[in-house]
Order: sequence, then C-alpha cells, then structure tokens
Amino acid sequence: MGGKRRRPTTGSSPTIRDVAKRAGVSPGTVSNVLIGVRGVRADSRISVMKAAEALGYKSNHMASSLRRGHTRTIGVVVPDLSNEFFSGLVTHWEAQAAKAGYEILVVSSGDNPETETRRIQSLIARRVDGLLIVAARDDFGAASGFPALLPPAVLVDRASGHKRFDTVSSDNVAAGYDGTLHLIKLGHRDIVLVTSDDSHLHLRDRVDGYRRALKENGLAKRERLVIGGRSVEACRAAIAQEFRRPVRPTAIFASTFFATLGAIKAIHAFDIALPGEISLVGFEHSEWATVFQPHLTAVAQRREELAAKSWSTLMDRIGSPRAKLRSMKIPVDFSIRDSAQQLAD
Amino acid sequence: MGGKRRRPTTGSSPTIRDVAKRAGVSPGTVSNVLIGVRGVRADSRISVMKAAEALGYKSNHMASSLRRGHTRTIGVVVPDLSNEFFSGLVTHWEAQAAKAGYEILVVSSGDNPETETRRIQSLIARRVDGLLIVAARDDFGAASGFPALLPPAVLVDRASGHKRFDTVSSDNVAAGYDGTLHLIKLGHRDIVLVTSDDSHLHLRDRVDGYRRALKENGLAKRERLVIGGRSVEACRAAIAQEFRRPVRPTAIFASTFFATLGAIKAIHAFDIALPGEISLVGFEHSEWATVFQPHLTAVAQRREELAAKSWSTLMDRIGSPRAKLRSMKIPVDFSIRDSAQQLAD
DNA sequence: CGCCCGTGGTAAAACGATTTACGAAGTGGC
DNA sequence: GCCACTTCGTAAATCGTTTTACCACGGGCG
Repeated sequence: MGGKRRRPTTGSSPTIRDVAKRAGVSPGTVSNVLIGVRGVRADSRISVMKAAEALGYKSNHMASSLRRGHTRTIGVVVPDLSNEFFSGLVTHWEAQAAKAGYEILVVSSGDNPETETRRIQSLIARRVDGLLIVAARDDFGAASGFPALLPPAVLVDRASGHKRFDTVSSDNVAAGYDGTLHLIKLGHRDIVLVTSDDSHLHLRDRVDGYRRALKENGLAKRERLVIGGRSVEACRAAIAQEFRRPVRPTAIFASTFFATLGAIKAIHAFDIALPGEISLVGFEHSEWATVFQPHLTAVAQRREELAAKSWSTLMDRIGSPRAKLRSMKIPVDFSIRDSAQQLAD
Repeated sequence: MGGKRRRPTTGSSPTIRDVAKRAGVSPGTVSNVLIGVRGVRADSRISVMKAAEALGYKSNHMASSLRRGHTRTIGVVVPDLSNEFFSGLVTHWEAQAAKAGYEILVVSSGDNPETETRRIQSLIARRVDGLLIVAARDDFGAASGFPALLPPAVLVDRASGHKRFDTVSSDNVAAGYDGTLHLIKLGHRDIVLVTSDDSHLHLRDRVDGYRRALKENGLAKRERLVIGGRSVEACRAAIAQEFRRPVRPTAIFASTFFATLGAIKAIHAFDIALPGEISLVGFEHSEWATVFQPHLTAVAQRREELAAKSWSTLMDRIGSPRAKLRSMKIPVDFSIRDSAQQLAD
C-alpha cells in the first residue's frame, strides 16, 4: 500500500541538492547563498532562500564540518555535573560559547582517570576544536598517553601549573590563607583545617595557605589537619572523630564544599553552638548557603571569571597553538558573615 | 627550516587510509577489522590492529555518522544546568547513555522558548538520533513549527500529556495532595500554598493536589494561594507580603524549590519559630536540605527513575516511531522530618 | 574434471556539504 | 572593436568512513 519510499522513514532531511533542484540552481550556489563566501545574484539568492524555507532545510553539521575540517565545538570535561560548582562553570561556558558561535559538548568523568580518558577519546573522535578540562588528577595525561593527539586544551580549576597545558584556577593558597587569617584575627588558636583529599594540588594549596597564616602568626605548632574524604559523610565522620579528642578546637576551617556540609552536620550532632562555642569558615557555591543560619562566613570562587578566563585562554590557544604556556590564577572572594566570631575570653 | 608539511599544523589525525597503507591492506579491510561486519583473516587483522595502535588512529565520528546515517547521540535540552534538579537528571541520563553506547549533547534553554528553538535547531543540524526535552512551555512546539522535522523526542518533567510527544513526569497532583494532607492531619487549617508560576502545568497540578486535599477535608474555603515568581527573592517577597496580612498562616507548603528557599528566608526575616510557630513543607533536591535545621519535611522527585523511564521511552520511540503515544507519571517521595509539626491547641 | 560455494580481499560508490577550476556573459577603457 | 577584468554560475573534486559490487582462490562434491 502507500507510495514507494526512497528513503528510510526517519532521518530523511532535505539536502542541499534538494534545495538546489527546487530553486533551479546548482548546489554550489545554494552553499554560497547560505554561508556566502561569494556573491550571488539577487534573484537566485531569493529563490534559494524560498526553497530552503519551503523544504525546511537544515544544514547537516556532520557533512559540513567533515569538509571544513573544524567543528566549532568545544569539549567540556567535568568531574561531576551534579556538583553545583561544576554545573555553574558549564553554564557560564555555555554562554561564552553561544556568544562566540561555538557549541559545547559536556561529558563527566566521575573523577575517575580511566573514565576521563575514555570520554576524552570520544570527544576527540567527534573532532572537537578544543577542550576545557577539570582534570581528575593533577598529573593529567601522564598515564593516558595524552597529549599526543589532543586538540588545544585548557586545564581548569585543578592541576594548576601543569607542564604541558595552559591552566586557569583559583588562587587556592590565598583562599586558605584568608580564611585562616580571619580566624586568627578573631582570637582563635586551635583551628582545625578540614579537607577532602590530600592528593589534589588545589586542595594542598589551601592547606599551604593555612600553614602560612599559622606560621606568620607564630602558630605553626598548633596545626591540626583533618583529611575527611570525598563525601559529606566521610567528612562528617572525620570531624566527629576530632571532636572526641581531649582539646576541642575553637574554630573549623572547612576547605571544601563537602567538608563544609560535613562540619555543619558534625556540629549539629554534637550539639555545639554555632558560632557561640565554635566558629566555622566554609567553602560555598550554592544558593542554599544564603538560607542557612547562621549565615556562613565563607570563601567563594569566582566561577564566572574562571569560566571567562579559561574560555579566552582556550580561544587564544586555538588561535596560536605554539604560543608560550600560560598559568593563570583567579582571586577568590572571602565573605565575612556570621558563622565565625570573636573568641570569648 | 624544517621539512615540508603536507597538512596544516593542527587537526592532522591519521585516517583510515593511513592505517591501511601501513598495514598493507585496503581501507575497506581496515574498516572491517575495526567495526567488523565481515570476517578478516587473522594475519591481516593483526597487522591492522598494530598499525592503528602505532598511528594512534581514532575514527572520525563526523565521517562515520555521515555515512551511516545515525549519530548514536541524544540531544538533551534543560532549562538551566545550574539547577541541581536538572543537572541531576542530566547526570543520570549520561549514565544511561554510557550504558547503551550512546552519548548525550546537553544544551540549556534558559526557560526561554526562542532560545529553546534555536538550541534544538542546532541539535537537529547535528543530526541527533533523539531528544530528551524539559520544555520551556507546556505547549512545546506550537510556535516553533515543531514537530515538522524533529527526530524522536520525549518531553520530561514538564508538559505532561502533550498531544504530539511522549511524556514522562512526576505525579505532581499527588505531590500537592500528599504535602497538604500531611499538614491537615497535623491539625493545620490555615495552609498557604506558595508556587513560582501559574503558567506551567506541572505547577498547576501541584495546586490541584492541594485543592483536592483541602476539599476532601472540608477546607475548600480556606484556600490561600501565593504566586511567588521565578526566583528565590520573588518568592521571599511574596511570602513576606502574606505574613503582613491579619491572619498569619500556621503552615506553608512551598511547592517549588525556589518557593522553599524563599519561605525559609521570609520565616527567618520575620523571626518566626520553625516549626514552633509555623510549619513548613517544601520541595527539595539538594544535599543542603540534609544540613538545614530543622530537617525539612519535603517532597522529593525521583530523579533517577524519571531519567531512566524517559530514556527507555525514547529508545522505544526510536525503535518504533509510529507506536502509540505514551504519557507516564512517576510517583514522588514524601519525607516526613522536622519542619512541620502538630498544631498546638 | 567442472561446478558451486564460502572466504577474504579490493576498488569504487556512496553520505552531504564546501571549495576549486573553469567558463560564459557583461562592462569599461582605449 | 578588442582586451582586460569582474561577476556569477556550474561541474567536479574533496573531506573520511562505510558499504556495495566484484573478483580470486581453494575446497568439496557429483
């Protein structure tokens, strides 16, 4: 029944040849009308436009970028899209891309180097013009054989100062320093720094900032470091452990988002008054922080600036592949609110 | 200086022809080794593998899908990637895709129908095999001329029961009903429902659930509805306004995430004890909810199930484009915690 | 021995757009 | 009127892969 079908039921979009036939011109002319590297007479231009409109023609991106040799697509690799910090970055990158006539292809690595490698392979197969990577490891590329055939890439947030790629990240040393100094100025001497993981440079930088602030104030000996783990629960447990020790700290500096949530949970669990009995400085990047009471004194990274600077760095790199490697630091914002206060006595 | 370059500095990946030459076979044979529709003798198979390995050959996805006619890529359209609910959905979809050998291409619409249309056009140009869409409007496609040449698509979370697309969404009527009934059972009679927007069906469904619960308990006349707006701040302001009226409600049911944060802020601002003087039922989808005190009694949508069911619906649709339209509802979870309590007196 | 069939290889035709090479027609200057 | 030059159109080559059509070879069977 029904007439013969020349093409499969799905995926039968009109091609440039269909448009050409309908407009009574050659495919080359249609191409010139649509992306216009060369002039086309007004009357043929109009009939092409009409034909394209009538057929609902949409250029086939596969074919086009196969021929042109670039895709105007940037691959974005983040550890976890559910994390508001990363999804915020992605949102900013998307805006940058839209502005520049690019599109982004987002994948997440689960912070797992093997998954990361696989995902990047697939972005390479898709011939992205560049990559923005929040690396799972600081030695990005060491195991996987990158950067053998990698397109231009910029490492963001992590792996600052990498020897083979441009990097853009927050000034994490300053972040650690600012938070600690604030607590010291409030009179605290027993300050515990809670972090998630000591195998990441950006986290160790925060610890370094903490140490520097302690040292400059003659408190080097009072260092107390808690390595919580890569989840809220692990951080909570580690902090609870710390609370059971003979001398309870008067202040906590939670140097990651997970550590911050873990600290809050532990403080609640031990029924410690915040900020009455303990002061807390955290890391935040969520609207929830604004409804939390007491308002959290916290470090916040400049996500938009991070995204903008990494984007422009990547564009520069694409423009001049052999230019000197760059490593950029973005300042952090420290907001003094209510969760840390002057030490009584 | 330096030898002659045949190809541009960037973008020179080895092709299947390079591999063929190195292995001493034809391109067709290489293709058969790599994706294997036909048998290849062991020795040539091995030499092809070696050559591919040595050259670091990565198949060009553009060329491959141009020829094959499908991309094994699913386009995902969400209103806002920074919103944890949507980024959570995307994360689950990504996992589904990885399992099924697909990849996803994520774009966000900013809840703006024009942007949405543009983004979808570009996904079509990229010839995605299917679309998962959290639509900006319930009448998705009405203005834009879709679904003329749209690939198979499933509408998720919003626009339930759409006449031209499969839909998968939460049972929002039940969500509204459950939360309200809980408050009624706790003795509340003055229950304000706060929502963000009355132009979305999924939000009106929650209101309907609220109304049904009131009606079934003889409280139809006590209905109090506050339309906050599409931001935390707008919701906060609207609720503050409500608090200034002669009879202050004893309970608030915040039927969106923004409304929930707005309600909390307003309650804090008016220094109303929670849950002592007012009970609150919210909508949540963030780890922050677990550190908030009192623990939030709240509705949570089953994101993972939403993602899984919409994925399988899309796969079914791709498999049989002419099958009957489906409209699926996913139950919601209602967690009774501490922010709503028995009405004193 | 002649025939058929299965196996494994190759060359060449697609896929749909862009770009190159070339030619026809028109314009202007002398 | 002729040459140089511009304008605009077309045919064909190209991008890298998959797939089709075809061929050569060897084995099994009547």
